[in-house]
Amino acid sequence: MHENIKFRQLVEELVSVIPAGRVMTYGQIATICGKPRAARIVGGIAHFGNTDLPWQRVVKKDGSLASGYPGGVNGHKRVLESEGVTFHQMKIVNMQELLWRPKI
DNA sequence: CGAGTGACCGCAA
DNA sequence: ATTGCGGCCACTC
Repeated sequence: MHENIKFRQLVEELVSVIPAGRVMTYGQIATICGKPRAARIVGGIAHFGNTDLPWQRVVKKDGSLASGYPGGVNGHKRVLESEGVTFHQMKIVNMQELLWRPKI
């Protein structure tokens, strides 16, 4: 059977289960949802999709933040810090530890 | 329906 | 370490 589920829905479901204080990358999400090269699309969904989801927990692969989050990178950074995420300059410290790996 | 777009990513200097 | 550029492809209108 082929996946009739839309990429967008998979992405949104995945984002919804990221625990507070943990993060996932756009590319990681795209890969898990079956489209390894659709990282930019995940960003597009972040912009146009369900705003009730914890999009603040989705970051770039290098641990920096994308521009586009309401409030800009500074607002984005503050929200993550309120969840316990620490930064060094504009990048997340301990990306490896904070990276959330969902069971597939 | 088709073209334009972008909350990315990898790689070269 | 930072900057720039090209490719990627589902989404919007």
